[in-house]
Amino acid sequence: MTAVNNKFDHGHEPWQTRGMKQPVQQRTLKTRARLLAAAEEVVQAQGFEALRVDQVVVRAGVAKGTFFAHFTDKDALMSQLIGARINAALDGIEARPTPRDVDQIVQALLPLMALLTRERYVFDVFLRHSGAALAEEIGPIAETIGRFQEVLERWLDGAPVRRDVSVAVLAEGIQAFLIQVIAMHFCALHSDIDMPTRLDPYLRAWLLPPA
Amino acid sequence: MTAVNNKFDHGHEPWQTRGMKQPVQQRTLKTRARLLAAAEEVVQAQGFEALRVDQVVVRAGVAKGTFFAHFTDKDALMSQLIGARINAALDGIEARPTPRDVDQIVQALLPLMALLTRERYVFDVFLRHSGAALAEEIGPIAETIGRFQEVLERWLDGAPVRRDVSVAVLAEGIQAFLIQVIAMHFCALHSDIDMPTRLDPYLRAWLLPPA
DNA sequence: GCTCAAAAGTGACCGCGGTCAATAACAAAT
DNA sequence: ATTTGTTATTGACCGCGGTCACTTTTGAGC
Repeated sequence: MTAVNNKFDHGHEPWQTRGMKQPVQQRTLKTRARLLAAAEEVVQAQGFEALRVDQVVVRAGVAKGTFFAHFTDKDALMSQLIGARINAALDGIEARPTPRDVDQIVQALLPLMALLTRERYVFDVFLRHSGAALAEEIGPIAETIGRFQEVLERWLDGAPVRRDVSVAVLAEGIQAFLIQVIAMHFCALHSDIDMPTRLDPYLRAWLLPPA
Repeated sequence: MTAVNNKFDHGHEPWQTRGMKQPVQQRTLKTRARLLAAAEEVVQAQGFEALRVDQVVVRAGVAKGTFFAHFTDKDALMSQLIGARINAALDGIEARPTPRDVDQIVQALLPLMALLTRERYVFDVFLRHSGAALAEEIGPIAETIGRFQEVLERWLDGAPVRRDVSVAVLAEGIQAFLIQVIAMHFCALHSDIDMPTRLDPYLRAWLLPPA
């Protein structure tokens, strides 16, 4: 289980490099699939925070050590699961018409906010992995952030926003405000206002030139 | 150790409420001081990330249970220690002349950035507590954020920045960008550029009206 | 089929954060 | 000095993430 180390496996390599050494055994794929399915079941039943590796392992019918042969640590599993959900959310977002103004942008971001707001733990994992954890490896969550950036840039390209700043910077700013607003949502003092309402003025001030 | 539960003790109550029930014993203060001193020593020697509760406890000469009678969990201790450092940094920042433009603001923020950049772990703890952890209790770190907000607002009041947005929102935006930039610093892909250089364009775009 | 080296899987074990029933230290009242 | 109710301290214990020396399985070459 070194050739398939998840450090470089983000979940969809056909792995046709059978020339070198030994190929991947089907067993491996099965086991990993079982682990992921088991994890998904647990999350479905009890949420992300309550997930225990032991539980996943027993549901998958493997030993504990096997788990850590497939995922460097529990966070790597979480990154997979949460990354998948973020990707699903982005799919949904991209399937809808391109937002054309600030209001529509805020509306379009709702699914993402809902996802990251559901559990504090999810948001924590997201933050921890948003900066690509440690050098070299880019995890699933970090990938979704790259994708998110691209989506935002595409939106901004065809939207009536300020042009004195590059689209890339504008998009990064949106991400910064999004995170800020979500963090505030978890703050005891500010959890009364709903997030879209809070996000709106930031994006308006950030994207639109002052009158 | 319920009346002095750290949930409500941020480190500097004289606790003159001796009328109700039982007063605080001097023993308590001594023990807490010893724990904090021991923790500080450990951090000094090995950094925040490497700190182990057992080590702190043995250095302080108390039992493990005592630690958790004084701090709800390890993070609470961290919040104290890191909060103290942030406050020290803010003291230094406030002691210097008020920055008058974006460049000076970025410069003034350097100590804070240095603090939060030194250890990834510190930044993680900061993020975790910046939203006041859980309802009701406001921890030391959350307090420093409030203070930081005030400092920023004071700066912006007398600075040549856009006025179409409230000073409060502008200040919160600065915080959002600061966090964004620090997060990027820990990202494998973007760690080559230094932070002031990166922060500058954001703040410029955020604070100054487009030409 | 048989061989054999590499890959996959196992589970006892460890480190560390956190708990709690029991105990000791304290201070006020008698 | 003794009792009494409260507060502070203790340390054995637990849960859970993670490790690793060892066993089992696999499949390419014979």
